[in-house]
Amino acid sequence: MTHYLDVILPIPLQKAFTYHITEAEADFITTGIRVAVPFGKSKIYTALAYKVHNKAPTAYEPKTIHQILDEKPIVTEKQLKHWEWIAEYYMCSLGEVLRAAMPNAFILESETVLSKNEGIDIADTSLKDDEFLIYDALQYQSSLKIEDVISILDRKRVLPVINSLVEKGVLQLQEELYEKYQPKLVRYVKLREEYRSENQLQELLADLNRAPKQRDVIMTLFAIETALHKPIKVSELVERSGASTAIVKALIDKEVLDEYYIQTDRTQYEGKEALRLELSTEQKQALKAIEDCFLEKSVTLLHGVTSSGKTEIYVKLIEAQLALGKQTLYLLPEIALTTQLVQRLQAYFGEKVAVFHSRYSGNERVEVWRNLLEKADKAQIVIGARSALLLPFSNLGLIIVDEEHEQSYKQFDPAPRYHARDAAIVLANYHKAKTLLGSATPSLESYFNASEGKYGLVELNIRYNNVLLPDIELIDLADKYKRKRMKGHFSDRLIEEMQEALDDGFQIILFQNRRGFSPIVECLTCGTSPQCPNCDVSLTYHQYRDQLRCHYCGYNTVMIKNCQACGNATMDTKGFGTEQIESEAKVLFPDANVARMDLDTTRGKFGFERLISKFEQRDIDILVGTQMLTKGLDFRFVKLVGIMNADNLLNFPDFRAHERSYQLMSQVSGRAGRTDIRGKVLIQTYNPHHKILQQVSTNAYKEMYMEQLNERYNYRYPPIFRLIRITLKHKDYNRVNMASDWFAKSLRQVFKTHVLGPEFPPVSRIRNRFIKNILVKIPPGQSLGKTKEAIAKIDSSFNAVKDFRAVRVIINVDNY
DNA sequence: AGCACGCCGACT
DNA sequence: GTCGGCGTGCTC
Repeated sequence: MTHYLDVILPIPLQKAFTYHITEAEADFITTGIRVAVPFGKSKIYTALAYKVHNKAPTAYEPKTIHQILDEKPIVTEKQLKHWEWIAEYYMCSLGEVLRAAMPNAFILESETVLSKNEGIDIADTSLKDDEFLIYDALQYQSSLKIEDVISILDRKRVLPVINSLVEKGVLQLQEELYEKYQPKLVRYVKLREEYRSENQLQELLADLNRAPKQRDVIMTLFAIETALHKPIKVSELVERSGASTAIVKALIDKEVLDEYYIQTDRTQYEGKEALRLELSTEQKQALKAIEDCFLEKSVTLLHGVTSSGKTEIYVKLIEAQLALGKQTLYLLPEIALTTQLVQRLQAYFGEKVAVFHSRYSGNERVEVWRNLLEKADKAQIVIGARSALLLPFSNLGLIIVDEEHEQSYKQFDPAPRYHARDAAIVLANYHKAKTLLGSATPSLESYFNASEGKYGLVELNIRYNNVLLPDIELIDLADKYKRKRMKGHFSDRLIEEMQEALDDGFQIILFQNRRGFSPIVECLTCGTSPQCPNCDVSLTYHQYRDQLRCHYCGYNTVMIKNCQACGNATMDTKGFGTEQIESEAKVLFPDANVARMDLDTTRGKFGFERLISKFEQRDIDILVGTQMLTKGLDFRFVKLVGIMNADNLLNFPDFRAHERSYQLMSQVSGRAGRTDIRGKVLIQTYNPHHKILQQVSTNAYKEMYMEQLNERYNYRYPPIFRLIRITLKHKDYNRVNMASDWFAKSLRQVFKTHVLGPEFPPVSRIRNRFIKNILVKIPPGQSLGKTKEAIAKIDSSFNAVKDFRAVRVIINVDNY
């Protein structure tokens, strides 16, 4: 019988690819094993074995696989099932999910390598100059990569030359596979066998009398060995004996010591003793309520005000899972921003906690993956950002989605455009596990599901230790400006409160929801503001480098002095951002340490951590920042929070602007007063009577919820209606228009009035490509599956039109 | 997504 | 004339 293998390739193609395999391979290969397969003209790709079968493809002759890469599956059945769900629900290919899920280091790539054909006498053949250069290079190097050839010849088009050389028989091509995962090896040493007995050791020590440092090293080694009975790292030996590595090396060279290597994990936790914790009465009640909810519902929403001690409840729930021998996945919106929480969990659970996030290197991710696969003790608790959802869990008992309202749970740019909270619930169901959603300001969808009885709901309204919620005061900017009570962007009230907080030795957080010094630069003479040449946006002024930058494509130039339209030197900076607040604060409070936290100052792997620890250690008195400040940071000495301008949040053109504003402001406010002193929050606004601001100041979540839900109902938005957004991109303006009109028209034939657009988004051109959006609204009761089927059908007829094919179509399910 | 192939402007 | 630009089509 002939055997075939369907594989998943990490590419955005819907099709399955089938290869021919031998009987023996068919016996060996199971779903979830990696195989290397030839793909396209010459490349070798890493694919995942999907299905072994006997159905011969009809339209083509399948190729044979190149190599089997694993002994056992590296992807579990449930994991794959979950990936399939994601691909189907979010309308992308399984290959795209695979690519998002797999650590890069798992995906081997082939590289073309050229080597010399032995026994060829080039006297027979006539080589051109270029050809000779390569031939000559191969006299010194046994092999060359394409990249090397490019640099030898100093041009890009090298294939014709190489092909000609192959034809002439001078060289041959091979595809080489590279394993990208590099295990981390730690160097150990041990005493050679022959010095192991007492006598020989004495003799050795006597010999080394004239080399006292080497003698010390041996003595130390001996001491560690007898005391600890464990392998001895070179680094440890060096440290304990006070010798240098050179001395250890000398002993190895003398063949007194043997060196050897042991593979270790990069992510090691140097354990402290596990902490115990006591829950408050309220926390105990909440915990009990959650457990009760889980008896009948698989999802529970924990709505607990900021600082109510949700983390301790999570810890108790995780403990219970550990006792059952089950795994827990703890999802966070942005893991890199929450080192504090990771540390706390590690303090409770030691090395049972594995961390997984996008700032990890490929190697580190492979290690977490492998630990999970081997069901290692280390990986009982995984704490990670959304991509941790795609890991090979085998025995999940609980998924915690912390700060479930955070929009960063939704992936936007490359497919799969999945929402981690929603995908988590599905994953939990596959494992018959429970999902706990936690937030101080739940998303409307989740609260809606809880109110409808789909989820359990547990409320925790009291802060831990009965700390009072902060006192929130609204400041009318219009009035303050009119009465000249403003200094720059600071009202007199804000300055007073800041002074008081500083005098009492407390810290202050100032929130400004905009990056850069001032978003817009405008000419006072003609009103023109410099635009990005690639995108439909004004450039933003950044003071620290005196630059104009585009936030969409990264374009930047030096700040221009003269207007490009009228030539006058009357360029003025308008609006304000974190940089300007920072510099104004420095002027107002010259004795205070002012720092700024935004994308610019937290760049680099540890930029964020550095700033946080400086703030924790109270080296910073006033911290000015953007959204980042809201991410669950627990600063104990913050008494005052100032929201510089609430209006640019409220006026954001999005159906969730109000919900988001409420969440953001409540979260920022929650940073104030986490110990026994009551915190203070000042919100500066031109609309102090705005409902959302009133609700924020009175902590009226439910009122906000009811009101917003009503609006969603009236305007047909989620959670009542569902949304699918279709985005079309192309660099030709007219073509996007035609294509999107066609698409929308086709959609309207099926969905009638539930199609909005096509419309240009606020930023209608990014990286030189025009963008148009179409929105499909799905009323309650309409089948989501059928809707997607119809959209997919329209998409495929769209791609059949020659003129439209070049237009990129992006389908985003639940684009919120 | 890559990556080849194929057809047009800017230089050795 | 060639080199490299990018538009188009295919990958088992």
